[in-house]
Amino acid sequence: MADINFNEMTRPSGDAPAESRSVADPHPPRWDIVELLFFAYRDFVGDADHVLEAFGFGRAHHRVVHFVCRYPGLTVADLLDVLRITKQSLSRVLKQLLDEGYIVQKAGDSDRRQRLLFATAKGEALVEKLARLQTERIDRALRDLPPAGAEAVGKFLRAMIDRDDPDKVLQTILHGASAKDVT
Amino acid sequence: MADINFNEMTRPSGDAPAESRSVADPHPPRWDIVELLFFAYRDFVGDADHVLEAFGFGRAHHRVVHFVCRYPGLTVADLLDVLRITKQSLSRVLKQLLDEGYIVQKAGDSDRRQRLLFATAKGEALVEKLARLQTERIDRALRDLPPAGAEAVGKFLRAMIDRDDPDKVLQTILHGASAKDVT
DNA sequence: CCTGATATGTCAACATGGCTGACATAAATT
DNA sequence: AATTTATGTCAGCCATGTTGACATATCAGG
Repeated sequence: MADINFNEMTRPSGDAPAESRSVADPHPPRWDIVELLFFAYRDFVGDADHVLEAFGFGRAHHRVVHFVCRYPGLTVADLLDVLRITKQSLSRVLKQLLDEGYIVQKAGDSDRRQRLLFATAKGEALVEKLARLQTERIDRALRDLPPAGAEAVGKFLRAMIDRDDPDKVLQTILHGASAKDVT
Repeated sequence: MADINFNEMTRPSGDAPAESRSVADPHPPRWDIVELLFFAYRDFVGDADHVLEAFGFGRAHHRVVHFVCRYPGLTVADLLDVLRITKQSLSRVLKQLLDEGYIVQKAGDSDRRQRLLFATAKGEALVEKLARLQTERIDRALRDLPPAGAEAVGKFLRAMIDRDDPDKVLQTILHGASAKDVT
């Protein structure tokens, strides 16, 4: 098992899978980064998955309770913008989180149609537990980088994100805008 | 719409969601990186999703044809290691890719039970098209970084990946081992 | 005050892509 | 010859995404 037979498994870094190689490709595929992103994200979310299983939750629940915990008072509409899913999909997991006491709702004071969402202590504990796991991995990865390297990672990730039509949460993250700025 | 009311949406960078704050937390949650990874990956895979839709494919198909294209001669077992899914799940999408001529099989020469997988020209074209899209985003994100910054990003991503029990593909990526090394 | 737009909830149906369990076949290994 | 291995396949379940339709409460404007 795991018996190796790397038949024709070749192809080092920068060669396209056979074809157009004319003058000067302005964007030769970054195969390395593309694949590293796949593996890194796979293992990154994998950390949380195991814990979530014990709670009978999935990734969808994690995302919801995470953002509610981090941005208290988020409305349902806000959450839909952030997660980019439909209200029906959200409703399923949100209902469970409400029923099991990880999140509570409160009517908005200026607009009482809105349901402002807040994580309970129970919800915050779960979120922190998961964030702690993921943070360990991040710290491990940043440990061997100089301060400038860690800074570059942050800049890179920020620059990977779509800028057009940023939702409230994304604006906060990208511009570090304190809540008040947009009120 | 997108009407702003940032009610109690506060919480700048480094404060835990209320609780244990005693002496010196060795791993204060890296909320920023955790969330940046979520958004960055969301938009990163989003690029490919639109194109795939036009082909009647999903992300699952992309992953399969991508790795087959990049590592020709991959066996089914290899692919299962890389993707970490079951053979039944793989079989569904792989069959479609075979039927529609994006991938071909060939019996292994040393072990004729194995089905070595290869992307056809059609498959390679699709993979390259998608990689090109993703590369544009990556290039855009790396553009504003100094060379040392780009290097740091690569190191970071590599360090984010689980090292225990790396599959064949991962070994190639991590150690840049040419195929022969493990044959 | 009525009316229309908005924020949310809900029902029903469907698609994708994971999963398990059971079983079949061919080829390698012992 | 018997067993193990690599792969395929059938059947069904689950999580999580989708669309469409419709109900309710509340806000906002004429």
